[in-house]
Amino acid sequence: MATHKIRIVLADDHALIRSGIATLLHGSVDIEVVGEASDGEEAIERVKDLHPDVLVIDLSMPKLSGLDAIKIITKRFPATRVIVLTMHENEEYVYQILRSGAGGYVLKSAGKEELSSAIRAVAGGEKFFSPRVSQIMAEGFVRRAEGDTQQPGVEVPLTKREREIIVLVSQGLTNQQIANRLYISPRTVDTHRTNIMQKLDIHDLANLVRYAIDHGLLAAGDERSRNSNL
Amino acid sequence: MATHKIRIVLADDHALIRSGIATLLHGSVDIEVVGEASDGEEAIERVKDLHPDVLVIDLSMPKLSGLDAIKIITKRFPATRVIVLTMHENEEYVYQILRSGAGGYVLKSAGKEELSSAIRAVAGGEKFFSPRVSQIMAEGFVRRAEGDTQQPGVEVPLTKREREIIVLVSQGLTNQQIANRLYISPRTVDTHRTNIMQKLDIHDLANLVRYAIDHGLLAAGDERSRNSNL
DNA sequence: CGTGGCATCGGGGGTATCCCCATGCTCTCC
DNA sequence: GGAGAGCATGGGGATACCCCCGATGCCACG
Repeated sequence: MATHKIRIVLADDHALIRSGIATLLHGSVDIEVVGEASDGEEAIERVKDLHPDVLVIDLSMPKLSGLDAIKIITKRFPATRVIVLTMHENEEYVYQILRSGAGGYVLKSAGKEELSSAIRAVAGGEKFFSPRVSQIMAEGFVRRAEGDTQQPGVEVPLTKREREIIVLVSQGLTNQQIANRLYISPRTVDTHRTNIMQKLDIHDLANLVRYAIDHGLLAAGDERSRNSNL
Repeated sequence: MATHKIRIVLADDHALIRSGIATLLHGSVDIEVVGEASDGEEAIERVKDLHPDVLVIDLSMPKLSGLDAIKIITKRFPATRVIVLTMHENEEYVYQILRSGAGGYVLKSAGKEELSSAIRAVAGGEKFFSPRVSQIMAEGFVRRAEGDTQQPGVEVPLTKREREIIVLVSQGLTNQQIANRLYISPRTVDTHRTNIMQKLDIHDLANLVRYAIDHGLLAAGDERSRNSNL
């Protein structure tokens, strides 16, 4: 029969989900789960040690985010293909993933055969995307082609500094506080802020915060800075 | 020896997760998954038709939310015990669930044996909570006991009007816009806003938005009012 | 070597927030 | 009937936001 099974590493921060997927894949005779990880750093460790054929990884994970982990892995371990397994089906995520070097994008709302199909395809060097993801890609592609060449649909045009600013702003810090923390002038912070809003076509703080949360720049729950600022 | 297997209905909006958990439970000889559902309404249908011993249900689901579905089921089908399976481990959720009549609360970060243990316990009429959930309950209980009797830990002390205001504020509307929508004075909106912040000990808009999202008053993604110019 | 993107500053001004104060009105509950 | 909660209505003022205009360096890219 097959020369050898496709070797998989599973990365998801929820143990129960991990076990479930692993058990599910266990039913496929040509697929073998050889390792698991509960965060991005661990995922990189497993890939480094086990050199699996495919890494199936969730995006939202503690410590190192899934996205950053993917970038590192596709760069340092190109032999290991990466499949993203996530519940997010917005254009923003799809775009980020496509750029990260992942070979597949499977939604958690997919059927159980879809994941194994994806694994086989990606292990063979092909790409695989859930139908819904393909649709999102197509829409973005079309809009990019006919509409604005400059505004490729979903692109996050924010610079590093701007992302830094938007996070701090969304945490409730004032321009002055941010300036103190970054050792720059409050006016500079204000300029960044203005540029961000202009780029994103958002014109109030509330929607800026929602954007930040929605795009994974910030979690809603973690450490709301009530009043404390050191 | 068992008279019959414990009959389960699984409700989760992600098919892959559902399959995974189902396959996982399939390994337990005394547990049998007899039905699945992908949203709250479907969950109620399955329970009505199949009368399972236990319903394992996720909170975040389309159409009818998991929480509302639980309330209906525990009321109309008291013979079916309910276990909540979710990734959320904040006090707010725990509090809501406890009030809804659920018999168990298992985190997705739990081990695979934990879920089957929970199912067996709940099927036997007992309660079951993940350790982390128990800890959250304990903390809330203690704080309630020694601290404010009036402020029961997690309770949202906001009035209906205030919740109405916080949602609109978090959507990015100005006091003036909210006033127009509710047919009241902008100054009144401002007062509500002030009262909300005072109650929650939050003193800036950013953290107010995060609070709203974190407590389910508002989803981060839905319909950001970008007053788009298309 | 010019061009563009990025980050750093600034003036000025209109608007909105955030917080202190107080008044009245309608409910419910005891 | 009085007490309290919830809701609404206001004044005034300090602060911060949001946006317009401008500018200077730095660095990469072709």
